[in-house]
Amino acid sequence: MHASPPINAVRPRSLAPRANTLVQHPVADDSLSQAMGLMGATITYARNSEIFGENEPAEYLYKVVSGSVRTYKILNDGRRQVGGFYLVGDIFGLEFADEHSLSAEAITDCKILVVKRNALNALAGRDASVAKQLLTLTGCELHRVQNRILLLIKNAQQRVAGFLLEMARRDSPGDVIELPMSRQDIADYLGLTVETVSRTLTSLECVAAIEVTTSRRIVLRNRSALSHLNG
Amino acid sequence: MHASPPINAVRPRSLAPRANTLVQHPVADDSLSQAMGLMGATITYARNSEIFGENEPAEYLYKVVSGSVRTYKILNDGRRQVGGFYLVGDIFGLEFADEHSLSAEAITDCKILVVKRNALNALAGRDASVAKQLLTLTGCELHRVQNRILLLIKNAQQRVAGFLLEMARRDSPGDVIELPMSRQDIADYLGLTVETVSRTLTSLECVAAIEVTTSRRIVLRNRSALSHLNG
DNA sequence: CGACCATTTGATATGGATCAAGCGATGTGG
DNA sequence: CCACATCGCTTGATCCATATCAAATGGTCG
Repeated sequence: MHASPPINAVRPRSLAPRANTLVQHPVADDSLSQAMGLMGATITYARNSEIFGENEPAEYLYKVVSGSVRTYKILNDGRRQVGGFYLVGDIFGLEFADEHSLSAEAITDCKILVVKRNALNALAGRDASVAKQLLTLTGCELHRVQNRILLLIKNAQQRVAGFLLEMARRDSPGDVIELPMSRQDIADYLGLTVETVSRTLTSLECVAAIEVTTSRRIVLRNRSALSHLNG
Repeated sequence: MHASPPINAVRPRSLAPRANTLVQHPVADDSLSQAMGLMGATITYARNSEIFGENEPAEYLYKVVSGSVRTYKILNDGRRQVGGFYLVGDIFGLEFADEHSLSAEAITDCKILVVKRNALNALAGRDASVAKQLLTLTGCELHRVQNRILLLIKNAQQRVAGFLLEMARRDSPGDVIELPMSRQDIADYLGLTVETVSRTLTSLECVAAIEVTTSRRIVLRNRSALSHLNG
């Protein structure tokens, strides 16, 4: 992965959203989410369709209602860096410049709640609790990114173990993880190659730390071993 | 760097700040900085002394008046990850949890403006422009961290080139960079070893991209070559 | 001047990338 | 409904960038 030649060809961009229907606001829990629900609209995106592109004006804030999303950036050498995965309930598209610094795509078919940033900022001006939540949200994002850095300086086993633990924490109450994303997505997220991710999973299975039921379903068999590997 | 055994011994912690004298506020330019200047006090830290430690309550926000600062985290395996370098004018110690997630140390003797977070938050509640600046600041920090991630997935030459360009941008008007930090600091920032950093600098010099006048002073001879290497 | 620490340089080892092939699942057209 | 094409995943063999180990050099401070 340290070499210059293009590795991951840019995938066939945006297969024209299958049916991006507009639907009216669902419900939410906290005041920010509530506000978003009231102010926004839900849009349906088909698998692999683009939600927004790098360098597009960042006019909206997004919340995953169903399905999952990846953000990414294509590097000069053609490689792709996945910025993050967003699952049900997660908010993405937070930007502080006027333009998006990453692109976002639907990993699976999904419904996304979309809110005008303007409207939200206006609300934040009036409602201190919303403003505070925005700041908190940003803080969380910062934390997430800082943790990514810690992941990226570890070895392959530690990265994969860390990834699995993170997904387990966010996604599933039990020990079964349903991965919406492909091995390539994971590889591009962790700064590894597909082959390495695959091999690492196999080796974790050999050590009885996990069980790869199907390629998209992984069962944690030994969290403490994983945590330990995670460093 | 992928191995488990401890590599960088934790350096002799906090040689008892030489003389942490308290002085009254210097001047600043924008409203946030002004506010900080009015509300805070300047503290002097000796080289290598600790400014705050991981897991300490994050009660203050800090601004570099003179000198330079590194934030870092010691990993379980004993390695050190440097989170960032802060030069004159930079603000650090932004946290969203109640505790610091990183430690901070003076790289050189330095003067730091210290402000109670409480006081600042209170002010932000009253003054919208201060609140906005705080959010902007956080946004910048987020950007910085995201760029770090992009750095970390590149090869050694690209990382070092990127680091030099960043330092040149932040630190110096011309092409001469005065590095306050050691090779070890740089290595721990870039996720490389000292040896690799040193070798890479030598190779950049061989290619006539830079000139290493003294170990702490580097002259950029060919920015475009560096930018190109940077990927 | 001498001790110590930072930096550089050299030799070797190794983890993950790369190249290549095989396998399993999924979907499509006949 | 099956044969085939395609795509995603796994496995194997080899290579290379960077880590690791070791030693020499240089710079700084008592």
